[in-house]
Amino acid sequence: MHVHVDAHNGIPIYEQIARQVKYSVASGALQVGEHVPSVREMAGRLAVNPNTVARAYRDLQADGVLLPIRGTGLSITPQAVELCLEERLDLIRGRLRSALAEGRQAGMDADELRTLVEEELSQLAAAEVNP
Amino acid sequence: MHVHVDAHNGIPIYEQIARQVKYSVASGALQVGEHVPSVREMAGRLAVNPNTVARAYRDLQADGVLLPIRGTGLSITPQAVELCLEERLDLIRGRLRSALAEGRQAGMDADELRTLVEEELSQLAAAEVNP
Amino acid sequence: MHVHVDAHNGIPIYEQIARQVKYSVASGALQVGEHVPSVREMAGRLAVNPNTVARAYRDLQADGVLLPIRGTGLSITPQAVELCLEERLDLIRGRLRSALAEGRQAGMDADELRTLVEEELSQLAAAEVNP
Amino acid sequence: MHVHVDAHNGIPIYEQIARQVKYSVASGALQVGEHVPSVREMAGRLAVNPNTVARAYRDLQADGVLLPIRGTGLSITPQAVELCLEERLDLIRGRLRSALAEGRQAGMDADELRTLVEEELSQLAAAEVNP
DNA sequence: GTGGTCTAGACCACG
DNA sequence: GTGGTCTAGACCACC
Repeated sequence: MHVHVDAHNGIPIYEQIARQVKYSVASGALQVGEHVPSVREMAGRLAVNPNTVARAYRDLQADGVLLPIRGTGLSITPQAVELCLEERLDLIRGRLRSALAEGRQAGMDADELRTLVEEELSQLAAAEVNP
Repeated sequence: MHVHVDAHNGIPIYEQIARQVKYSVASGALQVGEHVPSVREMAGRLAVNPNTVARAYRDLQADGVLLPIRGTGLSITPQAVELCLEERLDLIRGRLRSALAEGRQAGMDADELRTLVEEELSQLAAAEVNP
Repeated sequence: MHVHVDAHNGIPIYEQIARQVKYSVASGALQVGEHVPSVREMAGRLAVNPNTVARAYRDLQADGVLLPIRGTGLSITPQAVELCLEERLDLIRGRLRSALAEGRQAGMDADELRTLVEEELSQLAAAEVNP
Repeated sequence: MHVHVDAHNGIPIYEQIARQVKYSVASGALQVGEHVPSVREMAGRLAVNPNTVARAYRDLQADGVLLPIRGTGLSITPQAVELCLEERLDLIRGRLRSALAEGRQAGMDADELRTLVEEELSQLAAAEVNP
C-alpha cells in the first residue's frame, strides 16, 4: 500500500494517514484480514513519530476499520470495505451538495449549475489524458 | 444585514463572520460606501468576543473589502462587490471540482457523476419549496 | 465535580477520567451546557499529565458527551445525560448477565442464583448503613 | 477436553486457556492425576504461539492446579478441583456484587435490582432452550 | 486563557 | 516483534 503525508497542508497527519488507509481499503489495495503496516514501520516510512501513526490506527479501530490482534498487529475488519466505500460516497455527496446549495443561494438556477458541472468535468477529463 | 454564527460547527467564528459580510456584499445587502456595524455592536449582536469580530474585520481589510475611515468606522470599498462575487464563484467551483475529482478517483464515470448531481439538485429544489 | 484516579489499578487513567465524567453527568453533578474543568486544571488536580486528560476528553467527544467550544472549553452536550444513563444501565445489565450465565454454566439453578443475589444484597445493605 | 480461544475479545489468550483448564477441572472433564495436553499439542490445536500456552500452564502451576512430572508432563493436582470450584464461585459472587453495587450507586433500590435479575434469568432460560 | 497536534522517549503486556 | 499507556515539553489556532 502506498501512503504519503504532507506535514504542511493543515490537515492533521494522523487524519491523512487514516484517510489513506480507508482509501486503500475502499480501492481494494488492502484486503480484509490483511495486516496494516506496523506502527513502527509506517512511522519509519513516513518519517513521522510512531505516536502519530498510533493515533491514526486508534481512530481507525474506533471506526471499526481495524481490529487489534494481540501482540500480532492490526487487521482489516470484514465490515471495513463497506464502511470505507460508504464514507467515500458520503464525502462526495456532501461536497456536491454544499457546492450546489451555495450556487443556488448565490442566485444561480439549475441549468447554470449544470453548466458549471460540465465545465469541471471537461477539465477533469482533459487533465486525466494529459496530466 | 443578517448575521449568524455557530460555535459548534468547527469553522472559526471570525471566518464565519467574514464570509457572511462578503455574502452580504455579493448579494447587495451591503452597498458600496455603507458602514459595517461597529466591532462592539456586532460582538453584542452575536454574543461573541469583540476580539473575534475585530479579527474578521481585519481580514476583510486585508482582502480589500473594508476600508477604515478615521473616527467613523469601516466602509465597503468600491471594488468589494467584484471581489466578493468572484470569491463566491471560486468557492463553488472549487467544491464542485474536488467532489467530482474524488468521484473520478473512486472509479465513477461522468454519467454516474451527472446522476449524483441531478439527485442533489432535486433534493435542493424540494428543500426550497418546503424548507 | 469530584474526580479521583488510581494509577495502579490497571485501568488506564484516561478511562478512569472519562468514566467518572460520565458518572457525574448521569448523576446530575454535571449539568447540560456546563463546562467540564479545563484540561490543564484537571491535570493539575489529579497530578496527571495534561495529555492524559486530553485523551479522556477526546474520547468523550467521540462518544458525543462533550462538545468543544472553540477557545472556550468543553461543554456537556444535550444528549449526554441520556447517553450516560443508558451506558450505565447497560454496564449493570452486562455484569449481571455474565454472572448469572456463569452460574448456570456451573450447574446452579435459578433459585440458587437468587439466593446468591439476596446474600449480596444484604451485604450491600449492611455495608451502606455501616460503611 | 474442549478448548477454544478468541484472539479478538480483549482477554489475553493465555488467560482464556488457563480459565478453560480450570473450568474443565471444575466440571470434571479433567480428573485429578490426569495429564493436560502438552504445550506443543495444545498450541497446535489452538493455532496459537507455544509461548502462550506455556504461560497459561505456568500460571496454573503457580495457582496449584497443575504439577510438573519430570519427563512426563503436567498433571492435575489433588487440590485442583476444590481450588477451581472455589474460584468459579468467587468469580460469580464478584460479578454479582459489582453489578448490584453499581445499581445501588445509580440509585436503584433492592426491588428494582431483583427485577433486573429476573429479566436476565428469563432471558437466560429462553436462550438455553433455544440457543 | 482554551483545546489540538506533534515529537521524543520510557515502560508495559502480549505472543 | 507487536500495540498501548503515560510523561514531558514545544508549537499552533482560536477566543
